[in-house]
Amino acid sequence: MRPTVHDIAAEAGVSLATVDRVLNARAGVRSETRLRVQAAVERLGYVRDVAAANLAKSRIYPIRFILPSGDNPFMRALEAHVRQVGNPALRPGGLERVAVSLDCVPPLDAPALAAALIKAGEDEPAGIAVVAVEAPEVAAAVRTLQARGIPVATLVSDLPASGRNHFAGIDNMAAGRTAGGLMRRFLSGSRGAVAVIAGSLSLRDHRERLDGFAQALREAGEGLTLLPVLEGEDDPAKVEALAKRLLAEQPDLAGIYSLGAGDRGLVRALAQTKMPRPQAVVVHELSDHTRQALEEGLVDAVLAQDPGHIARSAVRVLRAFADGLVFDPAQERIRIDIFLKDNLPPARQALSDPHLPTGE
Amino acid sequence: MRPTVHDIAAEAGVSLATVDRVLNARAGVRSETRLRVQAAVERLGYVRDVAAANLAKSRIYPIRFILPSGDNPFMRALEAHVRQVGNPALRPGGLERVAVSLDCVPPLDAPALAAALIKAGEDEPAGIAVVAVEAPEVAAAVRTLQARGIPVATLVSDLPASGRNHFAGIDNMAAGRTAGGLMRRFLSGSRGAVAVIAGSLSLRDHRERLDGFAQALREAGEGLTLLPVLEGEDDPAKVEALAKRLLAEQPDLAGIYSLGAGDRGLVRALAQTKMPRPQAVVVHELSDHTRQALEEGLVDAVLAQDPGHIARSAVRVLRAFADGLVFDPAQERIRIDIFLKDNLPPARQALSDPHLPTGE
DNA sequence: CTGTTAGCGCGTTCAA
DNA sequence: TTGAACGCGCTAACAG
Repeated sequence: MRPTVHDIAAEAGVSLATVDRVLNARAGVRSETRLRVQAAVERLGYVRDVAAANLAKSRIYPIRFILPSGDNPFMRALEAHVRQVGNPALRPGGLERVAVSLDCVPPLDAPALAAALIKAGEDEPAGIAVVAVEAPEVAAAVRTLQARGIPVATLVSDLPASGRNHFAGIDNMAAGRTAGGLMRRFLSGSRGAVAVIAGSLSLRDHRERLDGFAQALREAGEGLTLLPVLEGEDDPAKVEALAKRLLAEQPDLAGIYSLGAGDRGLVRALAQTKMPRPQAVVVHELSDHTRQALEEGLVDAVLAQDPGHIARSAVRVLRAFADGLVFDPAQERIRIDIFLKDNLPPARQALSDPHLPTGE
Repeated sequence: MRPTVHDIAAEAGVSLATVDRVLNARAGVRSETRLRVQAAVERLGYVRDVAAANLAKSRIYPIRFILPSGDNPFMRALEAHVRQVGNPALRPGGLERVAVSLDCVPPLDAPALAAALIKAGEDEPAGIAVVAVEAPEVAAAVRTLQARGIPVATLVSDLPASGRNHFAGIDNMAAGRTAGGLMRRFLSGSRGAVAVIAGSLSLRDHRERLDGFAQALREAGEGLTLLPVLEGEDDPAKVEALAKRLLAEQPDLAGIYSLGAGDRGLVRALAQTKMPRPQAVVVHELSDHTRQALEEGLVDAVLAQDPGHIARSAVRVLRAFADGLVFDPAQERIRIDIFLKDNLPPARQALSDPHLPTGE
């Protein structure tokens, strides 16, 4: 049996209350007594039972998520996972005692986002998770929250200048480089033009992916020329128009890297074109559309980040910050998933059924 | 505030004990009373506080891991993560109240493994996690354990015929296909021979990877011919000897797929050869050696599974089986990670420092 | 400065 | 068939 506060108290010859004061670094303990308690903790190898502590405190962690509204499938998937984490009945273990609330604001709207952040802070939540837009007023709002002692985590798109406590998302520079490396290998030897379709360069993740991609392609040297970036505002219709023009007007088009959203439009353009299709197409995020395009060979690789992991991780990390506890960076690292036709995960799974005695 | 058993009791006009009996499906409640309680549960949206329940029960989950001994770096990494999960001080959240114990048995030794399984069952653990060897006596041992009500999860290498409750590892057929797909693209157009180095075909994961790889290569058609499989027994020295011979005697060698362990030997052979190196080399599992080889360009892609995820997942799933609870298959799905030079994760991270008030 | 006591939400005696 | 009372490990009043 693990030692408890009672064991510590007995070992140190003090009362429970004193042990508690020492464990929680509260004032009002003679330093000599403190040392005796600490020695007992060491000796017995005491580790606090966090679940019991939270139970006693009736502690709940109100965590607020702020996501972009709109029909970006990745953001909607993220929202679904946030809701699942917020639902006590569906919530996976390890995320106890959190009360999730959710606020959607128009995408790419910095003033609205800043306002939502400030408003979210007024409820004094234990933490705020936000998909950032890179703008001074947003950074200022984050700083204000932190000054008030509210930990902030950015999701998907970072805002390092704001001094946010944590970023839950992939290394987007590395993702861009990875896309570049894949494309180079997929095009090995051939020459031609490579196009990049972004959503908006005011999103830090898009800019970083672009930088990484350009860097990798530059290293390739060879015969690949990078066309000027196109911005489709993550809107399928706009992306479709851009892609159609690209396919029509760029006869030596060897590859397309779509680093934002709106891939539905890109896939439509690829499916409909009568021109020869580019040899390599790399896009971001797994959705019904990109999955199908991968299976049909319209797209060659999908780079992705797991929205479920991001939602869970943000909650775990914000909880840790709220309590000044440690977390495991390896567990919280969001991977750059590479999906090819061959390693697509199964479409969507429900919760497992409870174990039946028959083993069925 | 979430409703508690008290609220249910008041709402249904019964005592706490009766509520508890209904919630835990125990006998001794009139069916009319039972219905009243269930109605109250529905009405108030009650969800049991699992942490409090475990506290009350003083429930601990003894989980036993059985891993292969030896110097396979992946298995040693897995062992390190198992130990971390077993250490209350380092354990990440969500894995409370488990007591992990660990047993290493010689690799590829079915009788020893079966014996270890039976012995593990005698302590009546809440669950057993094992890296399986595919052999009848092992399957029989697993069935015996399950007959005694002990849930079993296989790790890394599966044993479906045993009826194990869960498999924590990648889809190895898909991994093989993925390797094949990558190799095909990396070799696009060129002709030549492709070699496969396995550890042992008595390991199901190795066989499955081989099948998937062969299948993907066959679909490729074209000019790639698959050489007869080499078995290196996951031993770096043997693998090195095999690889050296291969490089010397197969002038048209276009690619190598190493689907087992012992890659240290392969890398040495590649580094030392004077022959032209194969155009595409794909290996499994991230270790110091494979990481460095990737950075130096001796290896082109590493397929991997996250040992930390496997260790944590096995514990979560076995705990869920022990209690007859649900788990989230999406969270427990072990991904096929694809690492290229460009998306290598940082080498090894420690736990985060506790949050300091300064935000530093 | 230190100790006593009463819960947190739940499970489990034992008695009625 | 039902209920009252105690305890799990910890925290937070309130005394002393």
